[in-house]
Order: sequence, then structure tokens, then C-alpha cells
Amino acid sequence: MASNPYTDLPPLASSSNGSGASSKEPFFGCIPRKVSAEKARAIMDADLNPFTKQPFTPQYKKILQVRRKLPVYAQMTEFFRVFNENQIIVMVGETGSGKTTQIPQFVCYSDLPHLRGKMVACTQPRRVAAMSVAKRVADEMDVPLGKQVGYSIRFEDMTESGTTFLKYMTDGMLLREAMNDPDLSRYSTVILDEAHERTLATDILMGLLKALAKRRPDLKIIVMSATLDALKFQKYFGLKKDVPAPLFKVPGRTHPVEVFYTQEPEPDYVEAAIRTVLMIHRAEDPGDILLFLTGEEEIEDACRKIKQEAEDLMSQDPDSVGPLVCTPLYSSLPPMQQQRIFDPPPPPRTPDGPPGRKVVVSTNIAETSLTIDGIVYVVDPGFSKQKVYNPRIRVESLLVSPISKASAQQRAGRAGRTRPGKCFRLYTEKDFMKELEEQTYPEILRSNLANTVLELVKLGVKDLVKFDYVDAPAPETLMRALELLNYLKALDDDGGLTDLGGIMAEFPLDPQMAKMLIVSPEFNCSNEILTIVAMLSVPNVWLRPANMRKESDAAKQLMTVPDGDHLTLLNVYNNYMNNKGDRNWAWNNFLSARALLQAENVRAQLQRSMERFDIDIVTTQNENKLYLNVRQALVCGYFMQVAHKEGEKNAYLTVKDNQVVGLHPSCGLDTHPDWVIFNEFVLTTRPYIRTVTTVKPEWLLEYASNYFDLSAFPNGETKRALQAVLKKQTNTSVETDSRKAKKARRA
DNA sequence: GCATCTGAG
Repeated sequence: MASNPYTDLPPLASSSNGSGASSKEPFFGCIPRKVSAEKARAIMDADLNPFTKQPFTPQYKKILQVRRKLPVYAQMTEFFRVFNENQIIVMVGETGSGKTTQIPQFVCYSDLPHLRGKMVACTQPRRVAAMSVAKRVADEMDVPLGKQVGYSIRFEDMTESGTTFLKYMTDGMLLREAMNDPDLSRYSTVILDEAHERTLATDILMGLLKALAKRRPDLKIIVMSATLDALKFQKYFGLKKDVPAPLFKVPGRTHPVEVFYTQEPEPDYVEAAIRTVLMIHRAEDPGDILLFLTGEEEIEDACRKIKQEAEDLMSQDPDSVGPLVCTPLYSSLPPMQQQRIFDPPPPPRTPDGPPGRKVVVSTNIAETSLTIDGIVYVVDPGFSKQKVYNPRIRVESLLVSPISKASAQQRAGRAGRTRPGKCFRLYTEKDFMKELEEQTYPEILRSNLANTVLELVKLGVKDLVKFDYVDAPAPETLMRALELLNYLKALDDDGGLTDLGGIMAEFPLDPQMAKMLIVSPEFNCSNEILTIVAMLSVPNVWLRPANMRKESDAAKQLMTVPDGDHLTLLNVYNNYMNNKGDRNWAWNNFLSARALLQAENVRAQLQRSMERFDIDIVTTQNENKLYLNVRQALVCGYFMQVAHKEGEKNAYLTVKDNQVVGLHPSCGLDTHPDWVIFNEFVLTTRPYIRTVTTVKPEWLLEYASNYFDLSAFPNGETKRALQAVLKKQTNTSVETDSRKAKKARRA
């Protein structure tokens, strides 16, 4: 075996503060990665915190009692053995095994990162998880959060350099760190948690870590996942061909869930779902119900109907049916209303009457992100909205699609968290077996990869097609991304990173947006583009309550700038900032205070990045001039998202892709201009473009001459229109030339 | 004349 600078260190001889006595150093005699589970257990059970050298508090001892009952704890000896002997391991731990809190601690007891100036990282797909787990583990280790144990997420770094040795972080955050330190040299061990969720960031990290493991034999990697994917990851991470990475498996601790199927396929899943919920309410024992539907409107609609029918039932038969509360749950719901899912079920109407019940109607946010205690019944119609990507027209859209078996299992599991439960699947067992995919398609196969490709190039990946992906994206997806980055001048013709591309990659933005922000000082409007980019990076700011459509539309009209929706966003933000003193301003104007605050945060973060790269923040005083400048800067980023009006009314054709689209009804333009630039293409009842601003064709030819090279343009209305502009320009310049000539002669 | 599943930087 090759010599290893990390593990070949001698055993620890004295405490780090130098005072020497072995009794003061709990890790006395320990060699990193050769610590036995017995030794670690002895230190945990002793009285001195080995990381702070302070006595353990009574609180620590109390929590330790609870930790000892976790399934992972029972397998500590085996874990230490596997960890100490292998560079990469795959770990399977079902819900309730305690893997997320315990494994990283075990790793610290073996790795001793604090004595080597290293850290252990544990990634999470979601920010809330990173924060809450870090808090819990800090308590378990008897240290203050942000000291020895911390977390790092966008906008918040709760770590202390030199002190923190166990860091929970979002997967995206570790990917960002890798861009500036491709060897992840700060870490001795990296743990990827929830790898089965296959987020884009986790997928890329898996590829990077697999390659990094060869460069850094001292780096240990643990991939934690659900059962179904374990073998796939074992094979992928096998260091030699045909030798899979070792598996460490811990059982979960959940209650059994009985699964029921329908006899026949249900033609209308919403109707069937409502019927099933009411059936449970009438016939089943007490316990709350979780119903999965696909979107906001569907959920609100179902809630209304369930409420209505439950009331009808109650009035028909008050002695046998208890009260029912129905609560919607989706991400755009204000946090206050999201909290309502944790309310207890309603009490019986009379002391001995039938008990009340709570129904939560949710998107798949309740599948992974939010856990509701007390759920005993799950109703699963088998659908969710999923992102799909069409590389040919470079469009991501949301489609209601059947879920995967893994997803169905996850949903069913939600019924067994507190006691045995039941899951009602509104499809046949045969369909479950034969029609559903095993796994949800990983995100990397369903996304526009422009951003990812830029990140990979920045990470030093030379050949994107040959990169060792867990699942390789379609070559066309990669080609389309490379093409876009080349047009934006982020990559040169050989696929190499340009200086501009290097800066673009540093911004947490899509490449088009990063480009337009970086060039905006040339148009004297970086202050405004910065705002627009921030507004485009947060959820929709407009509120449109079902019972106040007219009022909210009128409020929006007051803030609309007729030249374009981008300018309207700018106007909204400026008004928001000018009215900060008025707490009700956002609400009174039918705007989301939450989204606006988020925009403010994003804007501040981007501003710091701009300062780091010396990108000036400049503006223009004259408003007309300013708006003109902004519209030109937009072209520099979004020249590939241009549509040209065809014929009458609301019919547009996207340039080059030739998709027939309409302006989205939310669009604020007061006319139908010939040329527009758009931020988004959405496929709903028909194809629409959303967030639209008018541009001049001359700008397209001037600021994106490569893309609008007419000799390589498909024939059609658009080409003819651009040729006409070009001809006019040439004529004018001939005119000016002749005038110049006259002038010269006169002189 | 319409609707945004979820998560990340």
C-alpha cells in the first residue's frame, strides 16, 4: 500500500495544549482511523468532553441514553471496522436508524479531524435539514452550535475557521467550495447524505469524489442512501472493476404500513381521492390523513370539496361522524399557513362524540421535505408534477406524471411514523408492478445543464462527455449547453473556459443572467440589472388570491411599465425599498413580502460578488435613457430567447427554434411589439413566453452578431425582417458616409 | 385571457 501522509502519523502522545498528562487527553494513544469502537464508546461514556476538554453536562448524559437506543448505535463496532478499513463505503440506513446524526459523529471519533486541522463534511439536499441536524448534533456532542459543530448554507455560514471540525452543509454549497478548491483539501471525510434523492448537486459531487478518491488516497467518502439504490452506488464507487464498494447496512425503526390497491384504474384521480378520504373518515379508527396531489389549484379545490362533503356527512349523521379539518400544504403557501399542518386534530363535538380528524392535502413537499407526526392514513393517487427537459428547444416544463415505485414507497412510509398505518393507492397492483418506473429519473436527466456544464468546466473537467456520471445525460443536452456557453463567450471554440466564463461561474445564477449582469456597467445600468436579476431569482412576487382577482390585477397595473416586464420588476423593487417604513405596503399592493425580502438578500449577495470582481455598480439619471440601457443589457444575456411577431395579434415565433408562442396573460406589455426578449418559455394550456420586454432588432444584430449571423440563418419571416433592418442600416450608413465625404470635400 | 412540483447557489 502507498504511504499515506494522513494515517501514517504516530499515535497521539500528548494533549494539544501541551500540558502533557495522558489523563487530560481522552484520545491519548489513538491513531486516526485506527480507533476502535470500544475506545470511542469508552470516551463517549467518560466524563470529559474530548473535543472541548470540559466535563460533560448532565444534558449530554441524558441525550446519550436516547442515542444508545438508536439502531446505528447497536452496530457501532461494525461501522468502525468498515470505516477504518475502506476508503469509500456505501451505507444504507432506513428512516429512524439515526444515520444522519450518528454516523458523522462516529467518523469524528475515528478520524480525529480536530487534531489534524481537517473537517468532516456531511451534505444534505435541503437547507432546513442542514441547519436542524447541525443543531441536534451540537447538542449531542455537548458543544455550542457554530463552534466544533456547525453548518454552512447559502446566506449563512455558521462555522468557525480553525474550530469547526464537523460541518453539515447543502450539497450545492460543497459543490461551490469545490470550484475554488477542487481537491476539497480541507476535508478528511466527505459524507453524502440522501444520495438516493439524486439532486443535481449530489450527482455531480459523486462524479467529482470518485475521481478525487484516486488523487487523494487520504480522503474517505461515505455515500448514504435508501435501500433500492445501494447496489448501483456500490458498483459505481467500486475502486476496481467488478469489485463493488463495501456496504454497511442498518435497519430502520418504523411501523408496518398496510397497502391497499384499487381493483380497477380510477379515471378521475382527484374525485377518487376525495371519495377515499371521506371513506376513511367514516369507517376507519382515529388518526390523521395525508393526501398527495400535484399542485396548488388542485389542492385548494380538493380542500374545498372535502370540507363541503364532510359537513354534509356531519349534518346527516352527527352521531357517527366526527368533525374534520382540511389543511392545504405546498411550498408557496405563507409559512404561517404551512404551520397549520402541525395543529392537533379537532376535538369531538360533544364529550363522547366521534373523534375529530385532520386531513393534510399536500404536494410532494410532504414526501421528503416536511414530516407531519400523527399521520396514520396515506392516500396516494400516484401522480406528481415533474420537471421534464426538451434539449431540442431548450425548454424545461412541468408535467403531471406517474410517480416511481420508490416514491410510492416513500409516500406509504409517511403513514408509519408514529404507529402502524394504512396506505390507499388509487391504482391497481398490476399497474404498480408493471407501469411504474423503479426510481424517479435523476434530475441530471431532466434539466437544462448550461449552469452545470459551466461549473464542471470551472472545476477542471476537460471532457464533459467522458466524465464519469452515475447516469450520463443525453449528449444533445450537453451539446446544447456547450453551444449556449460558447455564444455567451463563457467558453472558447475549443470548449475552454474564458476569463469571462470564469467570473460567470462564480455567480449563483444561470449563465445568461450572469453574463448580462457582468456586462451591464457598459450600459450604465448595473445597479438596475442587479435588481432585475435578483427579482428573477426569487419566486413570483405577485399575489393573486382567488377572491380578489380584480383588485390584485388593478394593483399590478399601477406598477406596470409598458415597455417590459423586466422593467416592471425593477419598478416593483424600487417601490418596495421606498416604502420600507410601511409594514403593510407589500400586502396592500398584493405583493409577497417574503419573496421581496428574498430578493433583497439575493441582491446583497450578488452585490458582494460584483465587488469581489470589481464590477462597477453604476446608473443613469434620465429615466428614459435608463430604460433604454437596461433593455440593451438584457439583449447581451438573453439574445437566444427572442421571439418575433408573426401575422396578427398574439402570435410569435421564437427565433431559430421556430416555436409558435403567445405572450403570457400575466405580461404587462400594452401592445404586441415586433421583437421581444423573454425570460421563460412555459408549456401550459399552450406554449407561452413569460416575463417579456420589447427590444429593437438593431440591438440583436449589434450585441449578438455571432448568433444573428444571417448567412447561417434558417429562411423565413424572421430572417427577412432582420435582413430588412440590415439593409436599412447599410443605406443609412451609406448616406452618412456620403455626407461625411461631402463634409470632407468642403473642408 | 392564465396559473408555479420540489430543492440548491
